[in-house]
Amino acid sequence: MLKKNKKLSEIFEKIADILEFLGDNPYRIGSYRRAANLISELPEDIEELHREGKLSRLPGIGSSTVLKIEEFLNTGTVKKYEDLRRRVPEDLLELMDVPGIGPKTLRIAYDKLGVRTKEDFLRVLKDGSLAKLPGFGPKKVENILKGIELWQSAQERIPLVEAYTMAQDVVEYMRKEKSIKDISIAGSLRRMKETIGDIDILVTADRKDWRKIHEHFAKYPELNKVLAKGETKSSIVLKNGRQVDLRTVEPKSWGSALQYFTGSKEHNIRVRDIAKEKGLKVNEYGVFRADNDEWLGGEKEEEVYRLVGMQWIPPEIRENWGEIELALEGKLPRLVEYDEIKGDFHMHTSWSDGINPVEEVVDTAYRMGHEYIVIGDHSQSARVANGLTPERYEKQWKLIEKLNEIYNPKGFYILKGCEVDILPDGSLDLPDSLLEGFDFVVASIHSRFNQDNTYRILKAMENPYVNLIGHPTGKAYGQREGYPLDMDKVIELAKETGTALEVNTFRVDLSPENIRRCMEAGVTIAVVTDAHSVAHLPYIRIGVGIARRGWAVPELVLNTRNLEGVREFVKEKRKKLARSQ
DNA sequence: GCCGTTTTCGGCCCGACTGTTTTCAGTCG
Repeated sequence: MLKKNKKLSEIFEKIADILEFLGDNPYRIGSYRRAANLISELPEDIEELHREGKLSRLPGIGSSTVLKIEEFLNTGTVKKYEDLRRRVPEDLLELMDVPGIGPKTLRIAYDKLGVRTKEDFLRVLKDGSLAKLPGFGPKKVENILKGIELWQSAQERIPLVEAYTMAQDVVEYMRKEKSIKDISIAGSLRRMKETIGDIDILVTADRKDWRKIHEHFAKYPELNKVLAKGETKSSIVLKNGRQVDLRTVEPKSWGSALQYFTGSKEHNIRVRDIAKEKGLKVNEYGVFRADNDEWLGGEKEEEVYRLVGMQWIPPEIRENWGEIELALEGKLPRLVEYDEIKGDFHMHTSWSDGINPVEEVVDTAYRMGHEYIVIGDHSQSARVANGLTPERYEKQWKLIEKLNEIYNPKGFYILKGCEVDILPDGSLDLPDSLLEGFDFVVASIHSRFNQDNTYRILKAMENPYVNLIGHPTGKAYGQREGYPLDMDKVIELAKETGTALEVNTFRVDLSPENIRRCMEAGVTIAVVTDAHSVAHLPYIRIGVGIARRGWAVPELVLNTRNLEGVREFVKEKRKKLARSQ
């Protein structure tokens, strides 16, 4: 999927690295990096965009970059990159990703000490020769060594769910310091990006308390080491190797700081650009008049956006991917809200591979305030997951009916559901006669992850009883890439048949890019936890964040419907497909 | 390299921390 985008993005990134090493114009370097970033985040195939002649319309892509993209599509590489890489030690340049090592450091080691490889560099670090150079010293060398250690341990980014949990623990700990007036998660975690580099926490307090707050932060129980500790900024590394940054600002700057530290970088650059055009200056302390530095506001995030002349933009879509233009016109779509979610459509119990009995799952979901849930245990062919036979499902139905007698009077409904396997030929693991008896059916692929599975999903969607396709692309973070899939066809048929596509919280599948395509096509999505433990149920919130990142609007999120609305969704498909058969 | 209801040339977001400095360069976000 989108392999060419990835390859091309890497080439541009490497060109930027090499130019930086060579000391080229920093703005040209920035252009390459922006192009690389943009291309890697594109939801469409770069080749497709080229065919449609839409390349030059992308922000930051000019004529020179278009030529290089064309060259790449024709020849598989870019001559400028091939020429450049011959002039530099590419292996060594990989070290630019290490915190504390930049292009200048590598260049000095290259020029003065003849360093050509990573091993060379490690050697001059350890034998003291780097420390002897002007501008260097023992501390710097020590920091770089620490950076290398960190780089190696945290090569992988943190999955969203994990980062969210870690951040909440830190926030909870920080709240014990009573001088803190307000605290918030910022950075890519607040934007609900699928993976997080490090965790950013922002607090506000009176200036006199700042030192105390940073002292408190540096004593976090899970701490491994303190990287930096100041009055406004501190960084620590946790025992699990993850970095947490803390920033303090004064209450009057809370909004502008939150805006600033939430990013994304591209979004902020654009906002500042627009501010500048209007004679304003935006930084983390507030919005100012550019000519005389008069402070105009910044206590609330909304105020920052208003002063720059736009609607407040939800953090999840701050990527400079069209949101700013819409906000300037006041035409941002209303995204689904976290508290609009009325239920969860996919979870497992101890009847298959979940760890909690139905009763506990039901009770937890009820106490969370859901209006309904779908119990969706695996079907028989999922043998390792203790999948249910038709007979066992019918037994489970009886239990669910009993539980409904208890919970319905309290306004809570348990729907009989299943996660039925889509078999290799695209047929389902359970007969239609049984499927008809479920309130809600999730169908998923659990086998043959290497082949193109488009036909299997299409065939499953044509079944009138299938309401939701589980983890549609088969992606599982850190475990599997996902099978080849023709997403256009899937989206088209989902729309036609009235089948929803799943946004799976833990797998981040669908991705925000694909969610956005669903929204454009008018396809309904359903946010689910796919919980295998009651502890997973509250993470529905993360799933909503992922949906918001995909610009999901409430009308196309099944979870915003009440029970009647969900039943209507099921009924409509059954009626529609019965008619067309 | 990109971009333009001031500009096709001359700008390009901006501040904090660290270490090695005695006024600043490098790195980061």
